[in-house]
Amino acid sequence: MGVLHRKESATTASRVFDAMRHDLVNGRFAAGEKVAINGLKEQYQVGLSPLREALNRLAAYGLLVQENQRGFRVPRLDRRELDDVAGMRRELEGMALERAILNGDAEWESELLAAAHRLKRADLSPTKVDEWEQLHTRFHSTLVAPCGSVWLLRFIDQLHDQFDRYRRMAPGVPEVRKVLDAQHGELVELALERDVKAARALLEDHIERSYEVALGSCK
Amino acid sequence: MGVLHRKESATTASRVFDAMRHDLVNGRFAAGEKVAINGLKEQYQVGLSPLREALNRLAAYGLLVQENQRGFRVPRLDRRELDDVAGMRRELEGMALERAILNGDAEWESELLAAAHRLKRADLSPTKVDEWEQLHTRFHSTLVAPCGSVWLLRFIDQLHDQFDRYRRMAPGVPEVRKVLDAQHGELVELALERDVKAARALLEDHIERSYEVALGSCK
DNA sequence: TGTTGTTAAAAAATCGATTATCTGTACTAG
DNA sequence: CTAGTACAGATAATCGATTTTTTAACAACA
Repeated sequence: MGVLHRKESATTASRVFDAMRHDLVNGRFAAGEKVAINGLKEQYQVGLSPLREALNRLAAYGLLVQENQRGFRVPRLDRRELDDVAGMRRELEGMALERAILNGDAEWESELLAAAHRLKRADLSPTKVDEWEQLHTRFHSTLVAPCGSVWLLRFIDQLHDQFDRYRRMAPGVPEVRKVLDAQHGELVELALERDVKAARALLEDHIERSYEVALGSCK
Repeated sequence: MGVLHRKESATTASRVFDAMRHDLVNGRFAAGEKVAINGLKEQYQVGLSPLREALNRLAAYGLLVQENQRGFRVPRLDRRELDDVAGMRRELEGMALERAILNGDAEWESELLAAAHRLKRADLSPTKVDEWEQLHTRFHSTLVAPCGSVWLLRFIDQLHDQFDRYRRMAPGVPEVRKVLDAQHGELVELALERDVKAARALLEDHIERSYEVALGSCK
């Protein structure tokens, strides 16, 4: 067991990046709001340098917009932007799913079943939303994981974060939620059957319905 | 003319970001090399804070890799990575071109012709390579500009930068270069004729041939 | 010989303070 | 009044120095 397990000691800047990414995606900041750097310093209990480094990363990632000499702001929720993000999700995740079904091995099948199961068992009570969200994200990421393209996965993650900003701000629609949850199970079935076409169609429909829910945030 | 023309005064961090992005794409840093922060301070004549902010942005953008507690390095040139980047370029630029041809208006046609012309006239002598590269980038970006998706354009830019790191390190292949140059003109023709399928096929072939040239950098 | 431990030097990350820029408000001239 | 200007307070960006962590060199030991 001589494997050198490098201590994954995060820097302050990395921790702030992760925390703020989470908070931004989950709507803890008002859309369009100007980011008060001094406020954040207290909120996250960090100094200025690592905080600014995190903000710079978030801006390059697309979760903040940076305006030279006048700081950072949270991007607005904009109908056109949501259309764009949802459309790109359809294209890219559809593409990735096709490839994943072609490449995925037995290990993938197991992980996919596991991820779907965990998601199904998780309850969606108000106090545990964050937990559910995490499992949901993990399910979708497992689904496309073996697509074989690091860049495709990277873009998909980025789009997911953008999309979730809208979805998490939108009011829930219980009856659609039920359909969406059922689709997760159906996606797994189709993936295991290696039915590329049907799986892709279903995933695109899944994204389309989520999009309609997310629309509630910027109407 | 009361239009307030906001001075686009860049911050030091932004200027360093732009300069380093250019230098990284054009191979001014050895692949795999560890970035010596103190060296860069002198090289770009800036202080530590703006420099680090620029490095953080570049890492989020994918032109540097960040390893916690041990700084930044220039990503290696890796055959698999190039395959991935080229493959994604084919997919995304193909998609974008189809949409651009459907959406592009007369103004686009003019700009496209202009961009192609400027590129054709530019000479590729060793001293003016940077200039040629800039026109080349601009041509490809004009080609897909009216695709209607901000995110798609963003991803394409990112992939272009990645791809060019490889291509600029590869030895030139004059006879392929001739074919590639000719294809630029043919792309314009097909785009103006609104021949979606043929244009897409040609663009994919164009990328494929460029890829074969770029391969010379990591064999 | 090879492994482990110690420590000095180097490099990265962070802090505290300073400088530059912007923003809003009050004031002035037309 | 209205447009423009000047100033003060607030905010952003940057600097210089400090702290923390890693790297490398070398010695002690099995």
